Amino acid sequence: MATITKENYLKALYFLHQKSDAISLTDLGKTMEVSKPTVNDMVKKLHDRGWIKYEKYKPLKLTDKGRKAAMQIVRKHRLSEMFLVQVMGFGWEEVHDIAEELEHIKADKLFDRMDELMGFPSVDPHGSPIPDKNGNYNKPNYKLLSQVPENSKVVVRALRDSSTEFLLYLNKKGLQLGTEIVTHQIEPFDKSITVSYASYSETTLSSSVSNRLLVEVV
Amino acid sequence: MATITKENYLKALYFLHQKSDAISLTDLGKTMEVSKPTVNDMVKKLHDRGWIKYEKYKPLKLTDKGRKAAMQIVRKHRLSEMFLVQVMGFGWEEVHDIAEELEHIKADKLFDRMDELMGFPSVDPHGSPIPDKNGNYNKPNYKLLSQVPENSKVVVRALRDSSTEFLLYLNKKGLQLGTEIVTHQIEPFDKSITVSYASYSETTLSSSVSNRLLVEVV
DNA sequence: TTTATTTGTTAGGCTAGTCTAACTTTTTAA
DNA sequence: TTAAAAAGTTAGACTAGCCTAACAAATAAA
Repeated sequence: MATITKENYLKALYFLHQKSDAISLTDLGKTMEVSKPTVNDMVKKLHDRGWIKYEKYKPLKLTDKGRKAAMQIVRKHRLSEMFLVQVMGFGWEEVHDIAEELEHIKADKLFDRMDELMGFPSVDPHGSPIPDKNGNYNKPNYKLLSQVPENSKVVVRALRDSSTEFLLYLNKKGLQLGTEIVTHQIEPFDKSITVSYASYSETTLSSSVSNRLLVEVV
Repeated sequence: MATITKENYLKALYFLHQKSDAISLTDLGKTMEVSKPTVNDMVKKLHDRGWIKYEKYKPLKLTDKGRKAAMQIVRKHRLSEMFLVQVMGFGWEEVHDIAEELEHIKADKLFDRMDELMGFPSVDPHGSPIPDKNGNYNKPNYKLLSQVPENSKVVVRALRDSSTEFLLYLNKKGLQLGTEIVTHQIEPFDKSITVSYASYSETTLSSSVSNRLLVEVV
């Protein structure tokens, strides 16, 4: 398999692919925080190994092989996060950095065991799907809370942002996966939304928050 | 801290120190499976960082700082092994290679949590002591089974060899940590020993086995 | 005590992953 | 439609970790 560095490039490529079909060297360089010559060099190596399609001056694409390799890393990352939360008792805001290290462990047994021990979970602690060993997962069709009409009843299912800062904000507001929310008014001026959930009635969430919450309408 | 490679050199130096006070470049090279120029180069770097004492043509010694750094890696390794066995249900013969990867994870939280979750164990699954966060551990004074007189009663406390092959042999013979053994005759010719334990009465262990079992006389 | 063997060192080279400086190609916008 | 900006490339250099070939120092053995 790949070195840790190459695994990180593959992962970055996978996430960039979710936004656009064709990836620029510059974008990859920014995500990886390396210079353009560095990314240029690396891209040639990834191409040589069949993980990406690359031609001079053309945008990049992950090959099928590359996508599969990337999914294995995402799988290891998300299984690790779930294990850290469910089995080891970490908070959902603590696990990203640890999983960032665990995802590069080669011993597949470790992850298969985590998976088994947790009963083959389908999502990580932030609601992101955990790919199976073939890199497949079902992509649920959630809406952003900001897209839901007034007076709807929804359940929080996933987060579009899993940064520590956002997670700590959600902790403070008592919001977690599974929380049932009723939407009231949307303020036209700043698109903030008044909602009720759990012990919070008539509390206001900014659009920056409602844009980061993925919900299922019930 | 150190790179994974440097951590592995430190660990090797720590184990070599248990055999002799002064380590030769050649020995370190053999353990690390690298050429003499490679180890020579590396030794200069480890010296520059204050982990070892090194002078041209003189044998190597770990400094106090180096020993402490090495102990942290040993700690991570042994905590990992214990966690894999006790929490994740792996067999004691499966955990070495996984722990070999886990020991390089920087996130100290992970190991502190393992430690806490297991109730601060003092030994790993093979009976080797787990150092605390300062690198201290108590070195129990066990005997080799081969050194115990005939007709003694002993308990298996640790292994001097934790290779998969030896562990699989012990599995097959129903021997584990805590097994109470009564010694009968020692055969003068090949130093093999007849013993009884659990459901095995009058079974013979070769000297190569009795030389690998650390026991406490009761 | 001198020779042979082992141990350690130097010199020079390779890959992976990174950089800066300078240049070329492509895209965008005036 | 051409000039400015952005994107991509090349050349050359650096560190970490490894190598082989050749040589020097220390140790062991005759």
